[in-house]
Amino acid sequence: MPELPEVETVVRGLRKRIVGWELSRVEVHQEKCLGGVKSALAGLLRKKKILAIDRRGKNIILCLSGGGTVFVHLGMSGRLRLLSGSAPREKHTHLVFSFLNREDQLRFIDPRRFGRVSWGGEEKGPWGFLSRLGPEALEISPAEFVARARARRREIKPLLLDQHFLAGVGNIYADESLHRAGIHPRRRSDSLSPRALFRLHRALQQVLKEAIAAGGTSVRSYVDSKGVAGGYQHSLRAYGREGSPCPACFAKIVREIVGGRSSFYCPRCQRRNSPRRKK
DNA sequence: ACTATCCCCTGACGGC
DNA sequence: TGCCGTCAGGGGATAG
Repeated sequence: MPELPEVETVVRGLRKRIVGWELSRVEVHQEKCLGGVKSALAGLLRKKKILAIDRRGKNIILCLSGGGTVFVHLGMSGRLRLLSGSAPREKHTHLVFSFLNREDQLRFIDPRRFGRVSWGGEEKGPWGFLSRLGPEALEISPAEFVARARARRREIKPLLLDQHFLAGVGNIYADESLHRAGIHPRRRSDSLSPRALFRLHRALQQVLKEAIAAGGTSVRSYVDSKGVAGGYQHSLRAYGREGSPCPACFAKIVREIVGGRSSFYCPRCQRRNSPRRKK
């Protein structure tokens, strides 16, 4: 599933290629990915230029000339691919953006259909729903992270996944950062010492940065805008490794549902009580 | 304020 | 081999 590092990788790839391109046509093959707003999208985008491409949490933001904005959320299985107009349209291609005097098309492909593309017109002002997102995971300061976490009484993992608390973290990087910080996923956020939360903050930002450097994690079918898979799946220490040895202590990684989601952790490094154990 | 549950949707997987 | 049931999973909505 695309989380912050995967979305960032897609954004960087697209930014290098399509900034400055002018939209000429939008084909809608599956209206559901547009949410309620529907097909007005196609007409509104004609002749708009792509001025910039940004990311907020797991959202991709295409900034257009005239102040318009297109938001893309990849959901579970969404991909934005830059492909030649002569390439066959692969299954589950829901939207196709064509550009003036350009061979390549931007295609939104999403088998599971959890992804969404929406349009923010000039009249709606910038961002809108994006303002409800929490601070960016890579930008929040250690002090603010600690303060926000201690102000809540939730299990730490579901809290990390809550986009209103912190934007960009998903299942993979929540598990990886908790493992590195030696924190059990069910620990209550307000029961964690500032010291432990500082550790978690650092682990989280390290993991996210390393994953971006590796081009993201390709579990399931994630690829970037050029179709290239990420490399971070080879560096995962906990996520998806049920029954395999913990890289730190060789205990077997376990899987447990926490907050309704699969969670992988090391029962020895990440004890529920006595956070720090001396030997 | 928080938890639990459902829903969306399809590919993958297990059972027979 | 193939059919069928089950389920994961981000996030929004809803109920408690």
